[in-house]
Amino acid sequence: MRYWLFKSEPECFSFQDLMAAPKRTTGWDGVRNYQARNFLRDDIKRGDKVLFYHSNAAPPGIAGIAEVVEESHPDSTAFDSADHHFDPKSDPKNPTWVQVTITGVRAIDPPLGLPSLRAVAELSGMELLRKGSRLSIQPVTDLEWAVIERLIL
DNA sequence: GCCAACGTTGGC
DNA sequence: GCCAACGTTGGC
Repeated sequence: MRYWLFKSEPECFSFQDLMAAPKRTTGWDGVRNYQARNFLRDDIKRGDKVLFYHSNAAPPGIAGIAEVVEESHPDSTAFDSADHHFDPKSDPKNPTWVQVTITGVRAIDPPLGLPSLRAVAELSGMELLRKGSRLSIQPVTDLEWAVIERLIL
């Protein structure tokens, strides 16, 4: 079992939206970055745990814990010309973009804010905290996860 | 709203 | 293959 961090702008889709969704579940679609896609396609497995991060929020931070319930499958929004994430270059017979399905486990309220994360020496290597980091799907190490679990007790 | 950092595109 | 221009991300 591995750990991950997924970013979402709460204005677009918040952790609370996930908890309010049918079966507390959503397809993590709309990812249009190859590095993030490769994690979704190749590495993220059923049962993996996810930190749900709110970007472009005040303050930005980790707002909940989720879990992967379905592994990689085609991202249908890429085939829908009316969808904001439509990609005419993605062939339905050989999809470029994939999604996984996650379910909400529990909220972190108030969220664990960026300043709190930056204050912890053991987290200084986190991809999230790297200057200029934009990757929307990130691996989280066992140690980082353990430290964060301790912070939200 | 600002702007630095980043990924993608396309001309050459 | 190079790289400038562009659009996007995301903290502040």
